[in-house]
Amino acid sequence: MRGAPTILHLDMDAFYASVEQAAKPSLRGKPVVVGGIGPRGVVATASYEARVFGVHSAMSTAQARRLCPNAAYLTPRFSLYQQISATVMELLRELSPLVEPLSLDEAFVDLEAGGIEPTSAAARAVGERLRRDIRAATGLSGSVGLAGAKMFAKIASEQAKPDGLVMVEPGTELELLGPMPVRTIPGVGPATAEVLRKAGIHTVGETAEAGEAELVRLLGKAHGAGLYALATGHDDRPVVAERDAKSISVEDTFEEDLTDRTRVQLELARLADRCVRRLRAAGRSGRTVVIKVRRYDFSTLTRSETLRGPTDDPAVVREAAIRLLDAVDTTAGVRLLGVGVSGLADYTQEDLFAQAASEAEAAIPEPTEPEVPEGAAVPRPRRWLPGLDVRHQVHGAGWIQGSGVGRVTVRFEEPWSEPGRVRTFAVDDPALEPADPLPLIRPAGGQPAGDPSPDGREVSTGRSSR
DNA sequence: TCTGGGGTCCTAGGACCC
DNA sequence: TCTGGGGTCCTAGGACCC
Repeated sequence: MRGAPTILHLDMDAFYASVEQAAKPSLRGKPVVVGGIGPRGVVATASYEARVFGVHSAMSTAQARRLCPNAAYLTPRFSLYQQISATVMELLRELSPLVEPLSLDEAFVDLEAGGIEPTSAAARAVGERLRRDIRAATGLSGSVGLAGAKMFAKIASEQAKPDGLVMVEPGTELELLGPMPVRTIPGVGPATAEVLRKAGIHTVGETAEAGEAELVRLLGKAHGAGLYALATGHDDRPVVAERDAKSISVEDTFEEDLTDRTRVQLELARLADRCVRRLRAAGRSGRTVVIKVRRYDFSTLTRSETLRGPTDDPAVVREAAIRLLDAVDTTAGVRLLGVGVSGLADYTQEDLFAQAASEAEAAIPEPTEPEVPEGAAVPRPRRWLPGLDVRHQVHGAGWIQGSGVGRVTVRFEEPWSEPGRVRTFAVDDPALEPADPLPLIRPAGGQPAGDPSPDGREVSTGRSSR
């Protein structure tokens, strides 16, 4: 615990939903829900206007629609969120070399390591300036917590929401923490809270009073001792920058359960390839292949196999995955499949034969799996997912508001325009095409909007002011 | 029309080795 | 020849976080 509040925690407010409101003027001040759109989708982020109706993260989208039918339901645009996150993280790195991102919208910063004077006044000034800089660079608001330890900085930013700054003065931590519910402490989820509740423990203060021995008895060694330390205000965890990933995985939930064994194998092979593409993009290889199967009844199992050495060979991962699937009964229906690789190394170090084979493979051909037998003849219809960017030859930049029965509805507006109007087209209208996201802040002086897209698609230029 | 996707860390049992 | 004890690796599952 530090004597000055020099650990900063930044948490962007309703991040995905706020990005969408910044990008889509017609949605500002309105309920917005970002998440899975399909029948099995869940809410990733709800705007504050939607939260009023009881909509929150991790809720099924179907339930959200019941609670708040008039919200805009949008599919996430992760590449845009990543871009904006990178801008924000860059601002944090200007404060200190010690920045620990926790997700796209959240990070710890060690201000002391950045040479900022270790006083409450200096820390507060840095936090307020950061919030202004974030708003100027992105148009978005973030909340800041400042304290002498990570846990209190995080609790403070939570209290600061939305669009605020809260500082916990060193020495006042326990009086703040004592009356709070146990769930306030990071690491205490539903299961732990239930164990504690049965033992008559509801608040952080009661947790501390229970004593370390009792908590270890209830929760096990690591969890019990860790919880006791946090509940009594002991948190010396350092801010750690640059943590290497320990595993890489991909998974898909299917709109309808898969029962056909061949289809299950095909999907698993696709997932293995996707996983390896990400592995290679990260310049890593891995030694343990894991598959995950969630069945019709939501029961979930994993099977894993450790190879003799690390690999980034798609054929090796695919074959291991299929082999692991052999031991799993899927006849009653599969809801989700996943493939992961752990035991990551920085390079491939296989036996010479496998290494040669993997080099021969060089780049993975995009679709390594055989063509889908049936349905392959029919070209897949373009999916106009709500929220995604489009461009129309006549009407310019817009986004999908909805689609169905052969029609697609587009709202034509840009982040810096007035709310725009809606037009409807046939889904196969040749004048309408997918587009890359526009930046939230209008680029200065006739710069082309947005970066060149990674897939090499032409970036929309020549956009004139309106 | 219940329950995503990407991670981390911990526990516990068995194999295996010394 | 009636049963050790510690350490490490592997596998499976579960809690938790955003």
